[in-house]
Amino acid sequence: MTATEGHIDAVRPAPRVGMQAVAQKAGVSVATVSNAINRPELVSQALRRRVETAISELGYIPNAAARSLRTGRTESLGAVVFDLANPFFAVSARHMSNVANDRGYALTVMSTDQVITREEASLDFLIRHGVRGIVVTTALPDLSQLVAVHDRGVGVMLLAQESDNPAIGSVHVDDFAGMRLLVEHLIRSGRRQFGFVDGPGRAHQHVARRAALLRVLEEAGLDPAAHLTEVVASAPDLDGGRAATVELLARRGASLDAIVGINDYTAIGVMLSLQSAGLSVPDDIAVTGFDDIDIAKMLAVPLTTIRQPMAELGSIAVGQLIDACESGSPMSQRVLVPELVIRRSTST
Amino acid sequence: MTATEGHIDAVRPAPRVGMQAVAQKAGVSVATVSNAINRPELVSQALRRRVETAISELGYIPNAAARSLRTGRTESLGAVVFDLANPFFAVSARHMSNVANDRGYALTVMSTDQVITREEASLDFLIRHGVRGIVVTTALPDLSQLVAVHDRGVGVMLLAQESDNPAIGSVHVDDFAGMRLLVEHLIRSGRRQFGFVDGPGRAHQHVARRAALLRVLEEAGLDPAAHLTEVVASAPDLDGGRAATVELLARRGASLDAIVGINDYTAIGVMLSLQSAGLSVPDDIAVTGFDDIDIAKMLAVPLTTIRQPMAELGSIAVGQLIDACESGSPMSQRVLVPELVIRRSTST
DNA sequence: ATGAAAGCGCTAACAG
DNA sequence: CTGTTAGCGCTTTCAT
Repeated sequence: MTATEGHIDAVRPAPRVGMQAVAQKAGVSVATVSNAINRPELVSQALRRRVETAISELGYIPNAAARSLRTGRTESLGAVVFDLANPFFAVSARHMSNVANDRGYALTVMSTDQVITREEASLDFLIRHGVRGIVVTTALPDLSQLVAVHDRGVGVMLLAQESDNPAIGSVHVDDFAGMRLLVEHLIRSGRRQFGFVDGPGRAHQHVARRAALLRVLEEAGLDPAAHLTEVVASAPDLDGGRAATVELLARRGASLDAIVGINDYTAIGVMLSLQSAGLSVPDDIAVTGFDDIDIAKMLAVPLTTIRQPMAELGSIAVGQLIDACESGSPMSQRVLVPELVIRRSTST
Repeated sequence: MTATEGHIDAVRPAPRVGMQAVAQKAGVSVATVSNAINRPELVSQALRRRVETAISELGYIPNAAARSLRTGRTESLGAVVFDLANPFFAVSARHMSNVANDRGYALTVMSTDQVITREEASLDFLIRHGVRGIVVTTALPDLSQLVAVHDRGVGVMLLAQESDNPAIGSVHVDDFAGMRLLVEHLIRSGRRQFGFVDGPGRAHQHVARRAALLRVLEEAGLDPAAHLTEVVASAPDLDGGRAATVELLARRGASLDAIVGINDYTAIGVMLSLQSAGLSVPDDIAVTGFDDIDIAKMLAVPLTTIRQPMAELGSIAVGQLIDACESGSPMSQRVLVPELVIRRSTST
């Protein structure tokens, strides 16, 4: 073994087979190989076969970087979400990547935990990597930075959030309407003292849900000042919900008869905390979530929530993004109708 | 508006700011700009500042494709897993992407549902996209195809599976030992009639878990022919577990006193199915899972399982992969010790 | 310490 | 139909 060989097991650049090699082997020019691959209709049957044979014999795989450099486009997309570990995003991402891959695109998913600087860094990272478009659930207060991304020629599609800018596409369920259904249901069930566990930051869907909560309380003649206690979770997840509930109980104790979670994941944390505190759901306190993640129905106390079609949201987001990028047409805005799912966590 | 303008909202290639433009603005050559970015120590303080200023004023973002083409390397990785919607993989992926991104790499995650052809297509796709390395949980019967990937100069690291080939790295929990803990616990609790919901295919971790189950039964003098009923789930997830349980009950009815799920996700499906059938867990039937996904502890009946440190597995996998790819050293094999987590689903 | 210049592998005119 | 050729934007010797 010579000094330059190293371990056979090590990862070492392999002798690359380029288009040149294929051309040589097939006895044609590189241009013909390129055409055979990308515009087969321009190449005669015979040569096309020769080229295909050479390609498979050599195990040739085109170099995406070279192609991108030349064409100025890539076949890759990015997704920037709050937290891939949250089932809502996990399921969405699962479908986003399926659609992307089916259409020949790679998808890079990044989690921000709603930290603005991380979101900015993620967008930057993706642009640097040359993505054609990005699906994002943003924590940014407004869309100006995303518009700037769009202006760089990178498509932007909001996931689970509304867009107020025609340059930015979106697909989401009507959060306001969804929360309205939830709160009306609670009030109808006789609940009067509300706790609300909000998500951190100013994420659009969180803002919309909170607004709906306030609105419905007012419409019902329940002054928020007297009937609503709000807490902001450190993160819209299990631990965030758990900690927020501790605070809620410390502030209002058993006077609460309903806790509205910003989403299911958080609401599950709320229920765990309630359970630890010896409170019963729904007898002492009703709990609601938002999303209808698959475990919502399998909890000790199944959770009342608003269903969001995660698979569909993901598929539509990426589908629209690719369509718009490829056709050069504007992004579409798509609003889905929320569906109330009543389970035991709010029964009377 | 001229014909070529189109909608202002459409996604259209923007005028790219290249290194050329930066060089011009800073009054230096492109070589200096490149050096200022990649090898700042070679550039004088003064010029470096000028370049940095020009970069931020122009909003310059380097073109990764050009860099890759030139250097022959990319900063991207792939991950091929069974199902990103499964919390085990979702959490692992969350940490894989975090580590990858922190080190400057993009990570493309693909789900195969354990379908061999889709796994092959995924590997091919990733290689075509020029990934430097791939983290994979494979459904392939042996590692030969993965070794072929390694031989192309692409690093391969197994996630949650053992590698028997030095060219392929791995990080996983000892599945055999884990299942041994679980089954010994069940037997100790007095369970004698076992149902087993296996995953489809020949995934290494599934094979190892099943082998351990058989082994422990034999060691306990419980002939599998008489004490074990096996069913293969269509997929190792909720629905797979649910359907498999229906079959199990149809075959053995109430004679079973324990059902071993191939993983938590599947076991939760098992419990749902049992509940629908009016059977009580753990009174009538004990249920176990594998993974300790976060919801295992919050179920109506908390689930006894083996803890797999998903965050750690993901972080280690990508960390090792990048280390090996960058240093050219061989991949490492890392085995983690399983930990039994006893909860109510198996109490006596 | 800085710049000039040669490509990396591929695609897209264009010429034949 | 097929081949020749000119770069895409960047890194990296090699001179200066």
